[in-house]
Amino acid sequence: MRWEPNARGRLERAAMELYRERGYDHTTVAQIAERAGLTERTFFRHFADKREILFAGGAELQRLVVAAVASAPASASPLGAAVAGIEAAGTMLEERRGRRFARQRQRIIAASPELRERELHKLAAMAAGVSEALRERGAGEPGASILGEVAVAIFRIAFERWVAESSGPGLLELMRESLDELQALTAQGQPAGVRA
Amino acid sequence: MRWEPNARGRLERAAMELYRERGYDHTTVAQIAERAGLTERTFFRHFADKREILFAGGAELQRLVVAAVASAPASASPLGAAVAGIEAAGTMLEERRGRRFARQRQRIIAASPELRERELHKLAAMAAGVSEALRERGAGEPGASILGEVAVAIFRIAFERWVAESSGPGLLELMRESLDELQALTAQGQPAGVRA
DNA sequence: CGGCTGATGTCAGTAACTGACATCACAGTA
DNA sequence: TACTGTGATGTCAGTTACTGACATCAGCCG
Repeated sequence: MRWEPNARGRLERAAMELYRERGYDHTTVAQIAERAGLTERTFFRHFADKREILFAGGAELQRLVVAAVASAPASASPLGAAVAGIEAAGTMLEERRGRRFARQRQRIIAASPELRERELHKLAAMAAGVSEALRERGAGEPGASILGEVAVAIFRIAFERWVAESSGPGLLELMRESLDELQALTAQGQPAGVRA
Repeated sequence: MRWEPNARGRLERAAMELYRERGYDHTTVAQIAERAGLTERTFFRHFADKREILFAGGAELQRLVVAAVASAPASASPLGAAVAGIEAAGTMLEERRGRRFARQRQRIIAASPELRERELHKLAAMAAGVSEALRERGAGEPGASILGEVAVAIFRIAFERWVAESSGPGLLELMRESLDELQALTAQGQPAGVRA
């Protein structure tokens, strides 16, 4: 199979299958490569490490989010622009591969600390991207950093609720719900004894 | 040195030294063990992996934060309780080891993707702890999850600014600043075209 | 003195990753 | 058609993080 096309895709597919069949840590890179009809060395030419193969689409998602933040209407507030970014991500996740795929993938990730760490890293990169895009829209510090983190936190929580069940409200809906909750909970005028 | 006391402490010290001298990835576990007068195997009895030795104090910090959230006055709002948690963490970091130590440590972590991932994992655990503590105070979902994430995001950003320079405003001050910024930026009544 | 316990050492093994170099399919190009 | 360069792949040897099984040693308790 050395010269069959789409080696990278074959590796991704083989990895997903094996991770589902025997779990991430009971799968070796050699096994993935073998199922894809390739060698271990070739695996590492396509993916930096054993984790990365599950996050291949991350860069594209990030570009999408950053582009959405950058192209939000000039009249939009910083929060509005940040939300536009994660809404773009949400839309893509719902349409491109669907909830079913997201669930399987998330089950694999949740089962392995290594993979959870890598996922956090990807989300942190996304937050940094949103923050940077906000800065280019003129937002100052620490506001831009905060909104990047907050937007991604909302995305993350909505996503977790979304994949937790196979039906129910859509990702976008859950994100709006979380956003409303955030605004309610951070509104000024808390009871006495809280702030200075 | 086999029976010298405080093997764990010696390992921690040796690791910090070596990571600073030659960098994290040019340091082997065998070298750390050797400098501490122990063997590689013993290293792994004290620390789960090569990264963990830099995060040994993490569990204690987390307990402190969770305890502070839980013991916030009953009159405090959820946001107030979450903030009390990270303020406790900030106070400890400022007093216990100081900004100097935090800077050195952060420089090491920033230089290695592996270590950054591990740090994100620790912060995520802290967020989960805050969220859980808020739930036990009666907060609902998704509010508790959101506030846990948001509080830790504020902590993180303030911490980054704090270690970025060797003098300037204190951690607590930076946290309050970030919190104010968050409240200003998420306040309702954005300009038209932002929310539905 | 002797046995128990916990911390450490020793050894062998697995698997992730890397660098150096060889090989093969294919595309141009003379 | 033969030649050549290029990019993807294979092969091989090596390093290092980590693990399991078993041996050893210091100190404590009876």
